[in-house]
Amino acid sequence: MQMAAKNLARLMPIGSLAVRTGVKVETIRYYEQVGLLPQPERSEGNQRRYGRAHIERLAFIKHARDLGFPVDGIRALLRLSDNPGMACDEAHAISVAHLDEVRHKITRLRSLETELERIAAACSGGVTACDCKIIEALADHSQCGLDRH
Amino acid sequence: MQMAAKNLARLMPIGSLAVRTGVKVETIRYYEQVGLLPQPERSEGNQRRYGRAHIERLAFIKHARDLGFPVDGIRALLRLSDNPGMACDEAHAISVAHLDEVRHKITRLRSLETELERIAAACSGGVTACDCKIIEALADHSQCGLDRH
DNA sequence: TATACGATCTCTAGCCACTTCAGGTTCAAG
DNA sequence: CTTGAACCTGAAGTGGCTAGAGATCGTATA
Repeated sequence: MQMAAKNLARLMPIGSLAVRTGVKVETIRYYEQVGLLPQPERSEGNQRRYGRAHIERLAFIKHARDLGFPVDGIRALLRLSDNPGMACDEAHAISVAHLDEVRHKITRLRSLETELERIAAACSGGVTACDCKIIEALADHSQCGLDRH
Repeated sequence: MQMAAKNLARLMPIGSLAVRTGVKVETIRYYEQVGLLPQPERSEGNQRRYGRAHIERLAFIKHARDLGFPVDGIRALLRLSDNPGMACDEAHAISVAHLDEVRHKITRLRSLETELERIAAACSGGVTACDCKIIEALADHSQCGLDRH
């Protein structure tokens, strides 16, 4: 009884966890719901109480999300970190796959940038001379260098 | 009667429009539903029949979507192209805003790339030596150069 | 002309990763 | 003891589609 109360005493409610990790309260509850975070202890009034392990796990999740890992990927990484040994190859594969994806996105966004520059330049502000090239340029796919037609 | 039938005759069903523009049938219907495409004529059996104007409008939409314009932005551009004159400034503003966003994304993805490279390199495949740095790296936010903590 | 079969129809639900809302309960400070 | 912020659950909404069920349409062939 005393022990339980003591333990509970050094646990924090969800709002403090949110402030500490920079993850919104609703998002934390969502992560619990989809199984990224284990169900925490509860106060007598049924409120969530979190400890050190939760902070660390949530920090891990946040970092990975900031890096753009999809939730499934994070789930996999968490599974690996839970039972260590044999984990490395798989973790490496996940990271490399994700890196590939990021590079793909960069490549694609670069060509978008080029074409948007072209389109925006087509009418760079002159009120009189413009009639309006931007809309023409968007209507005409033939001039652009985009791959996915 | 005759005229109506004749007009209908040179219109195409949704599947042909899909093939011509590279936009899926379901997506075309969706665009109609959200007001990007006007409601087309219908056959006697209630099937959609599209003409030239629809092809052009859909091509415009597809091109803009390929460029990553959000649907709301496209709606605005379409409104502009519908009533010409005075449109240019606004169209230019929309394009430039989108270009800014694309550049932001590129910048952000570049730093992700750098950090993912670091993380992936932390354990580049050696089975013996690894124990596993990837998960450590992900757990530790302090080493990374990402801005949004 | 009958039939078969692909194309189309509407409506609904699902996807991701949350966010927002409504309507209620708990906790801690004064 | 009262107040008011923090917390609770469950459901619905977001964007931009995608997928499925189950019915109807249109047309090429027998």
